[in-house]
Amino acid sequence: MAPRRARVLGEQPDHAEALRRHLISVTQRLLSAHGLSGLTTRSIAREAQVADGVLYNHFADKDDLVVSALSERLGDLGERFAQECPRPGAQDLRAGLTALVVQCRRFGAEAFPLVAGLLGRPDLVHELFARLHATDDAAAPIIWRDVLGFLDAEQRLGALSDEVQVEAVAALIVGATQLGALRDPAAAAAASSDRDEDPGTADLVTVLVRACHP
Amino acid sequence: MAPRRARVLGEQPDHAEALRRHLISVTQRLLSAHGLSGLTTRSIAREAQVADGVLYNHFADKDDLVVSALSERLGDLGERFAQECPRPGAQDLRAGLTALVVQCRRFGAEAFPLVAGLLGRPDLVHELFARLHATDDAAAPIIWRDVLGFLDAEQRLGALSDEVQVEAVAALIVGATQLGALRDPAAAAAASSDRDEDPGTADLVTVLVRACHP
Amino acid sequence: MAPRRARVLGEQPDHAEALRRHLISVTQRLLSAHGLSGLTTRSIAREAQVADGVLYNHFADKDDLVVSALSERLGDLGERFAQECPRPGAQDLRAGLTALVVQCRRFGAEAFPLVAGLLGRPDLVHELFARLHATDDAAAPIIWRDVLGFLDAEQRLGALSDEVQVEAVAALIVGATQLGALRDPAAAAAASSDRDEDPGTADLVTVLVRACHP
Amino acid sequence: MAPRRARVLGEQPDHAEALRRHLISVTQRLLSAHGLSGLTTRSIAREAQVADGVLYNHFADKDDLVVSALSERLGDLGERFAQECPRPGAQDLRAGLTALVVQCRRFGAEAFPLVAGLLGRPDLVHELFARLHATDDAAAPIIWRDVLGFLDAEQRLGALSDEVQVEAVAALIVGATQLGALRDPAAAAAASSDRDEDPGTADLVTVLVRACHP
DNA sequence: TATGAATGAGTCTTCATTCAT
DNA sequence: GATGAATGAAGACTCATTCAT
Repeated sequence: MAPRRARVLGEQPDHAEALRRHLISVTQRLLSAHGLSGLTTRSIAREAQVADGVLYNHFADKDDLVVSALSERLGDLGERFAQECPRPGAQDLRAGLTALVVQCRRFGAEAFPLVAGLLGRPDLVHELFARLHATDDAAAPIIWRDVLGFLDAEQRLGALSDEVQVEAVAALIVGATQLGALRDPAAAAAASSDRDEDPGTADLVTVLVRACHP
Repeated sequence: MAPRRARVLGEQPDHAEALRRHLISVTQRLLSAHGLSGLTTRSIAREAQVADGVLYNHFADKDDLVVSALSERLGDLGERFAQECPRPGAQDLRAGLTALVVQCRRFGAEAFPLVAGLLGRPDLVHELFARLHATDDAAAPIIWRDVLGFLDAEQRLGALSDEVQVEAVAALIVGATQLGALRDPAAAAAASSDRDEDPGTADLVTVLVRACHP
Repeated sequence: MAPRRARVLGEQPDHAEALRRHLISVTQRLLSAHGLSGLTTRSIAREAQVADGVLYNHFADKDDLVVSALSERLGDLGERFAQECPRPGAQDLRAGLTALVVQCRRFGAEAFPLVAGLLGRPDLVHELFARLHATDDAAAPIIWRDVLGFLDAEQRLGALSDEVQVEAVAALIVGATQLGALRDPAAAAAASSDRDEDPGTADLVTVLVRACHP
Repeated sequence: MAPRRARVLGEQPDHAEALRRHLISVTQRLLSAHGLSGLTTRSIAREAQVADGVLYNHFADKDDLVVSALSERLGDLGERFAQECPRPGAQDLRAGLTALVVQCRRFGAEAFPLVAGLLGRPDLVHELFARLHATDDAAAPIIWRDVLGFLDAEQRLGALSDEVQVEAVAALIVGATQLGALRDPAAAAAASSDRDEDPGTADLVTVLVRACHP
């Protein structure tokens, strides 16, 4: 006799994995919609059209599910960031930095709503970081690595002055864009989705170019 | 003739205000230690060595206490920031920016752990901002105003190039320092408390000077 | 495949409904025993030999449970009243009125202890009435409708003088019997349960007959 | 050194008794305005402009104050009822019964809001009755005695048929009027305050006259 | 005796987790 | 494995009562 299967997901191969993904996906949706404080196991189950208890067949507990959902989503966002990151040498410095800033803002706009609620739970933050680094063997967190990589390559190509530390430039770029997302997620989302350059981005890039130009 | 007094606080003038401060102080401590989610009215009462109900003799609500604690602390930190902010024209650009970055880091190191937990509660964030702006009539948030003021003055004095937007520079400075505090409060605290310039700060300033030099 | 079941109720079909009834029954008992003010969610749970939280699996609220308990019980009592009400024309006036008074007393003896405690909570009274009228489409409250109906029919049959307003007679009958229940539930219960006519009832009927005789 | 005196009441002889009366009066007001469930010791103290604790210098506890307030008020209402009760033989039967019904309605309109909330507290009801009967040595409750007295005298005067039991007539009058007050306090108040006879009262009296006429 | 803050048991309610079916 | 009702430990908050002043 085959094990029972959740009704929402029809018959499919690897039902267990499918249900796991389904729960994660629902959790991501609810998390970005109502935040961590509004997330209950019941709301997840109801939204997933699944019994209250299923969660515990696939995750150790609610925290495990939450961290799994976040780490997967952040992983995806990080991956997309890496892909859409400008290629070193493919454009002049201003164009490259502009693309970088736009991508950073986009990432922030999508990632911050998810993570915001977590900041009140130091234990979960810790666990989340551990997971992200476990999957990825790099010591540096998401994005950071790519930004550093880009800047470093540009410096080697001579587009960036040797007098600047790429870590410092990265800190400025990431800091300004992520904090912008925190302070006003809507504006960040708008700025990163528009094709047209928004003025804030342009001003930021102007300063950065001055700083980095050889 | 006078009402009873809480045992923790011995005899002192203005007992009521003293207890209010005591509760606020305890709340600040617990908040930065265990986050907002770990903060219960009972834990506050126990830590304050006071009965469960006292809280409601001095605050409308648990939320009211939390916001009061945060707004008071942030107000103090903001005030200190304003005082210790470098004076425009009193030193060369590098020294001024260095002092600015150091103070920003210090502020971040102390403020972020407190505020972090609030990000999951938009209503409290809103209330907190309202209170901060009620005391202070400026529209701009704490720090931001001072940083902008400093940069603007330096630009008028000719120490900053007219080609850069001070808002963009401010965004870079504040972003890098605050996000640094979020990511590694310990390092930020160390960097800002050490008399000796820490390397991270120096590198950051180097980049900023290049960007701003006329 | 099927969820757990409360221990108090053994195995039975439609466990959910059974537990709901169990809670309602316990609430009715406690309500008439100790009044509304003595009714706590804990006392209900303990008396029902059930966990504190179950209540909220079957009712929105404590108030919801209370109103459900009362409306169900009153509905039942009203139905029984309607059935045992004397039929117009089936007996002479004295016999009819006697039966009416006896039934009214019986109803009062059972209903008043339950409803009494609610009088301090106008909101619950309102909700209770709404529920009773939702089930029943009549605008008039329980009993009243049946008493009026009986008197009206008797008047049409000529057993009641055309000079009396049936509403006034109904007010006298219902008032005297219900207030009697309020003042002395035990006596009312005794009077209505005895087969033998009790003197109070007989005297009441004598007066009513004099008033109504054509 | 003279004992401390509450500020609200200036210096007056028998300060203690004055304060006691003040508290009772405030309690009566709040009770009829917001019911027993909305009555807290704090609200009484605030309304009385007196410290939270004074209550316990004059009453055993909150229940004692409530029962004292109610028993005094009911005593007053009963006294007024007795005074405004029609005098036997001073008018014809219809006029006398009309006056009686009007007064009963008035009493109900004023008394019921006060007592309503108490019905959920059997213990307080019991205590209240005990106090009313302690002051008054009659076994019969307020009003009842007067109604019975009036009817009995009228019967002796030959205005009431000897065939009716005055107790039964009293039960009908009191029942109909008090239950009316319970069901619709506003209407009862209106009916009793208007000089003009309201139709409900007239119909009621018509029936009663038919019943009692010799 | 008045004051009114302190007390803390008790209230309703939520919700992560378990477990019999 | 899926179900979803049962569980019960918290949680925030209220309020009658006490008591040092």
